[in-house]
Amino acid sequence: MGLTERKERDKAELKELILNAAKKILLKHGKEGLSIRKIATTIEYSPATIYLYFKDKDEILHELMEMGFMLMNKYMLHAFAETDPIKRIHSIGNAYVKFGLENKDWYDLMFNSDKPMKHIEKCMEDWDEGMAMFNFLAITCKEAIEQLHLRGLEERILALQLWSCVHGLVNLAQSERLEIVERNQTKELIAKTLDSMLISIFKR
Amino acid sequence: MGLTERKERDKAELKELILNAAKKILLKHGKEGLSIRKIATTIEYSPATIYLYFKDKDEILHELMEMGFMLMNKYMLHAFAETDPIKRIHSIGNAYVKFGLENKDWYDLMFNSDKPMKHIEKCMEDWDEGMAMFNFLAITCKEAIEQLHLRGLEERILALQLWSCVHGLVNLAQSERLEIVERNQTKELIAKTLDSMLISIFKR
DNA sequence: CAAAAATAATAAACACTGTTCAGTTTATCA
DNA sequence: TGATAAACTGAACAGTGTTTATTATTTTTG
Repeated sequence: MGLTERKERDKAELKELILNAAKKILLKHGKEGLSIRKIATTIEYSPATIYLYFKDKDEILHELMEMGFMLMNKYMLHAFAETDPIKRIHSIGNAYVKFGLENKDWYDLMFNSDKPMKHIEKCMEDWDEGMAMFNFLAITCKEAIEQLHLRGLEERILALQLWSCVHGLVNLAQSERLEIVERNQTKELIAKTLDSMLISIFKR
Repeated sequence: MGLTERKERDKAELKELILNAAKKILLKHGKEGLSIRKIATTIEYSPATIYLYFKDKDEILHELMEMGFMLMNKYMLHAFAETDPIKRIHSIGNAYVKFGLENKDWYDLMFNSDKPMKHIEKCMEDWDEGMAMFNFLAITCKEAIEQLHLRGLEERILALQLWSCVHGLVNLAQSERLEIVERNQTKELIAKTLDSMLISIFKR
């Protein structure tokens, strides 16, 4: 019987509707401005209905996070195609920062809130897209270490080092701390700093 | 007449009372758990009273932020005393990370919320303690560049690079992202990464 | 000292938030 | 058609920051 199927499709449709509304509100009003009630009024349902499709707000945020990683992946496509490990690391770094600067709300959700992590106990499974990206970076680091004969450098440490650098830079930029360093031209400042980071690690 | 003086002292006392209560709640329940109403019940006043002493919640958060910087300064004392610029940078880095890890709530308030920045339009004056610390780092960087004859390195770029590194590392640690890299022994991981960062910039 | 003016404090309300649950409406099936 | 199941919601609960009209207290003045 195709009835139950259609039922499930309907259910999936409303779920999609909720998520699309949530996405729209996120991009318009930011993480703080995203509320269950705003979603409800947007899709013209009662707030209680949303709880029939999602356990709680965190579950919605988590699904949004996954959408964010899909977007981030698009920024990484160029890096994925690069064969030379050092060039690939440069490419990843640039893509990461570009994504962060151009998608503040997504980045905020994906990297700046602990809620999605705590939702399910084992964040390993919960944050698998994030982990996949880190592993890709780590593999690239391993290749780079081998190519440059950098002995005494653990790839996971190097990967974490790189991640911290770009994450910190994006973070400082987003919370407007960079305007302390340089009032205007923050974009140039970011580019320069990112360059300096990569150069100091791989010395050109 | 000493009466107005006493009045002002009384006023200052209640202000102090409010801030102490706020601090206590911050340390017990974190940034999210800190509310005007909780402060009010703690000091046994009505919530409205608090608005006679502070413009809004942000003003309280901002004053707490300043308290946080005073605490951070204590962590930096050792670094302030160091004369060798490279050693001083190491010392600053270690102190920064130590402070961040041992004082999550303070750090969160000082470096992870944009609210205190937006409170007054010119964040330069608003965040003067933060700026002072950055300038101290930048001066140290200048000395280090001169000592190591690292031409082509701008001190403010280098300072920002260092700041991004430690800030990113502390941030990832606090939001429990490091457990992706290494389930246990995150402390060792942080120490190793910090070392690697400093070595890669100054090559031992 | 009493009346007036200034100060201090608050209760109550407003507009929000996430979440739950007892009901009501709607659709399905025998 | 009547019973059952699924979908949906109104209203409430316990919070949040903030404002305003009102009351209580203190100080100043005539």
